[in-house]
Amino acid sequence: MSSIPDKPTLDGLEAKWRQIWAEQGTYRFDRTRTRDEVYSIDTPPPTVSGALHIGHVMSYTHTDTIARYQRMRGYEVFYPMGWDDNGLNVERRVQMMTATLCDPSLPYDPDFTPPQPDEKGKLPKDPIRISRPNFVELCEEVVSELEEQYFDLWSTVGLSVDWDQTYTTIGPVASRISQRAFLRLLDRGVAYRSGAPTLWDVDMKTAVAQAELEDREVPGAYHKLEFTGPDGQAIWIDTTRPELLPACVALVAHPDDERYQPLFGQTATTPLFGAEVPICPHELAEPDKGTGIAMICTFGDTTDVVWWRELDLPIRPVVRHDGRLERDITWTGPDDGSDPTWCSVDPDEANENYAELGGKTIFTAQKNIVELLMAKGKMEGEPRPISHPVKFWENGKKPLEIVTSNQWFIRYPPAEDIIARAKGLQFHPEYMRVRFEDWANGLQGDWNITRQRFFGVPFPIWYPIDEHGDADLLSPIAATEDMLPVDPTTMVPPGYTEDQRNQPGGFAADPDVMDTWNTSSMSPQIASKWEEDDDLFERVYPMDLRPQAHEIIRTWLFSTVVKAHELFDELPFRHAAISGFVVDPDRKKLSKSKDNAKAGPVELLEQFGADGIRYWACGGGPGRDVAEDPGQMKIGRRLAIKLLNASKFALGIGEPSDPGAAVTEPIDRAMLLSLADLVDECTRVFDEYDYARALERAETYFWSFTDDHLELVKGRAYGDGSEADPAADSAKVALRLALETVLKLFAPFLPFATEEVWSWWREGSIHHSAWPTSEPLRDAAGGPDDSAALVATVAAEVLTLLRKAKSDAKVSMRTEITSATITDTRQRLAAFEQARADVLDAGKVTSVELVEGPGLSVDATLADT
RNA sequence: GGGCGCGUAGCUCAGUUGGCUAGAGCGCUUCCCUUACAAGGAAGAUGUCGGGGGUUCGAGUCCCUCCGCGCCCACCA
Repeated sequence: MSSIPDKPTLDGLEAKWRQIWAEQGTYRFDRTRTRDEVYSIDTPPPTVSGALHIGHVMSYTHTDTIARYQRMRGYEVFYPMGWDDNGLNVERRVQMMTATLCDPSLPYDPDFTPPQPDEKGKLPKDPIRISRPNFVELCEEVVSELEEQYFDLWSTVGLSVDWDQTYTTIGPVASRISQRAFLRLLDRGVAYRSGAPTLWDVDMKTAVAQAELEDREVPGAYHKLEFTGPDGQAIWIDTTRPELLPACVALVAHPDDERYQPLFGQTATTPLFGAEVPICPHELAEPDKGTGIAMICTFGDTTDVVWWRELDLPIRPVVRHDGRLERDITWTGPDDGSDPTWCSVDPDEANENYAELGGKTIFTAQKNIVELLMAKGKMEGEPRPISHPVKFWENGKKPLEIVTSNQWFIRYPPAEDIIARAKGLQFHPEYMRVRFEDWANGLQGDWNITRQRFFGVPFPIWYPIDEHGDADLLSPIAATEDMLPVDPTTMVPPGYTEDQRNQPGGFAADPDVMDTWNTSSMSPQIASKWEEDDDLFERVYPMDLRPQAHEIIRTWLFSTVVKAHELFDELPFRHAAISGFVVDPDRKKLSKSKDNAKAGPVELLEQFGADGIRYWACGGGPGRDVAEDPGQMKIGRRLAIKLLNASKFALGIGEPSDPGAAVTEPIDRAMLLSLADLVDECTRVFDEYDYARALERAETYFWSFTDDHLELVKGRAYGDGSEADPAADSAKVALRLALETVLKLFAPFLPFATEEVWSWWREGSIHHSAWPTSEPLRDAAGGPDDSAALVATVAAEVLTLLRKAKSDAKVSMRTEITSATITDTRQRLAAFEQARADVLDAGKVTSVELVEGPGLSVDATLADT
């Protein structure tokens, strides 16, 4: 307990209290507590690949208010932090920062040091190729530096995280848990390996999952190609992907389309390549699109995949994993029968044409094939430019291609099962549930969890190599659980020795790593240390709260629910609190690429203080977008300062002469009674995760508390100098009780200012004090009393009019009012009588006359100044 | 194409099951250095509650419809 400062200030409070909280372990999780006494939070592990932005600060603050509220409600809060240092974003950052490139074929170099910047601070232009273990070492270095920065920012913001519980998504614990889950699912056939059409980013050369797709509107062009029908007639096909013509395996039109009905069951011949392809009916073909008949290629888009599967078509793969067209394709005549895949009615012409395409990029191939088509008169007119949506990997630069590839998948349960499971999950706000259900209902195929990358959790898998030296990808050798965590590139499968690696009759490591979401979907289990620390797990799992952004409902939330559904047959948490985005004043989402984030969080925290920023952040209720608004931050800062000053004043008046004095004055009682109502409402809305409303209500109360109540009672509270002064004691007792209550209501939002004030007159941390209840307030006020409320209302209204008289006369508020005539109804005048002394004192009124009338009016005579 | 959310003062937003003359803060205007606070205080002005219908004694609130913005989902040759 310290004394009340003369000049309270917010400056330095963050540094002061974060240090004291750390020293005293204020937010340390007490693991002697049992599950029913614990409130556990599945914190989103931020990706450690750049800088935190103000959007992070906003959403993590929301969670922190919930954590602080639950802590004050008496729960032991399990609030860990995780770092998502796993995955592509980190790889990219490391490539950029160190000018290196991972080449898994290289051996580990123990003496490797990364390239250093020259005098101008520039790194070499051409990246240095390094081994996977070297690359992973670099990743770990970069990541730990960033984690330090993140920790610093979160501490300044005042997150009440227990930093002893911090985890990472690539550390040994997370790797073990992720691999253990994978092995269990593999054992049950839920995880499986399969060759299938795969969404593929040709830049990063990795598979991506459906959840990571996004549409982008890009320019394209329709090309009208001439196919030859069964009777030699022309069939015109509109396509935006003419370069995929060699991969054409069929034509398709709508079954009801009379123009093409006669052709169904017959074949057409492709231009340039002379491949005979069937003409098929399918409902997905749209008669009014293009010419109404489309070519199916393996694979131009996801519709092609559906057609290919449902029409049971052959596959002609032409796009390689590097985004170039396959080089080694030889078309053969119909009679040699050597390879029915590349069968042409005119193999010589087909091969001659294909020579212009093989090995070329998609872009060049398209240019070349258009030239060929035009030269042969197989294209009508020029390409017609259009703008159309194309699927991209959300982090990618080039459109996705679909290639066939062997990948690990997790079999999704039926959508209705997932949706039924999620019925037990409470969404805040509830309308966010629809995004979850839309996604479940729109799933196509299973979850591809394989990424052809380096910095991630590896698959604990090897493949046997036969006597010819070929790996058998469909007979994986799984690690046993006691071996975990496993890196198959350095560890040896059971029953083999290291010298059999990559040898005929030996084994080969699975070269890939798991999708980031496959590991972060285990975050509740990682944070609670599933089968790593059974004692902890029992105390915190399943969790109470999953806070997260709405943009990752389809990835993180969905995959976490699916994993827990499969592995534990239950929900991993009970509540999902969904936060919105920070948007700039034009309502555009803040993003690094657009560079519309005005100032970084560090600058804003410096300028407005953590409490100011937190106030702004909590203005946005669950799910709502919030505009980056320095004005609101400034208001938050003022509120925090006001709290310090009002507290200083209320406490500075001193303690009641009789500590057991009763609250007797109607104004004091009314103040406590309305505060009791406020407490009930704040508690109710907080229980519904509506922190924003709790703050808004508390703030509204606080303004009238300082503007009216404090002004009205301060004269009386100072006392008349006599030793026993029940009227002064009434004010003091009520003020102290109200102050304690208001501080607690603000504590989740303004942890620094409230803790500071608390330290002036109370022991311990306010953040471990009990959340207020309304009964003690009502008891202190002597029970409910509507007439007291009227006294307070009339007093405030009269005071406002007295002030107005001075304001209109443009004189100081200190100016004396020599006489005032107050007109009002009989009932309200009676109420006024009970606050008469307070009002006259606050308004500096010497004499007053009361006149009965229809409504309130005040006529004041001012002293000469 | 389907769905969700939003639209209230110049700005950011409250407005709970329909109920007095629609609120707060910022900004603005006028004033006040007052012994909690000038990083402050007092008072004031500012609204066809997106448009149009309807239900009702009564609609910002409920229903229909239209407009605008944002987002999610969708098999987008």
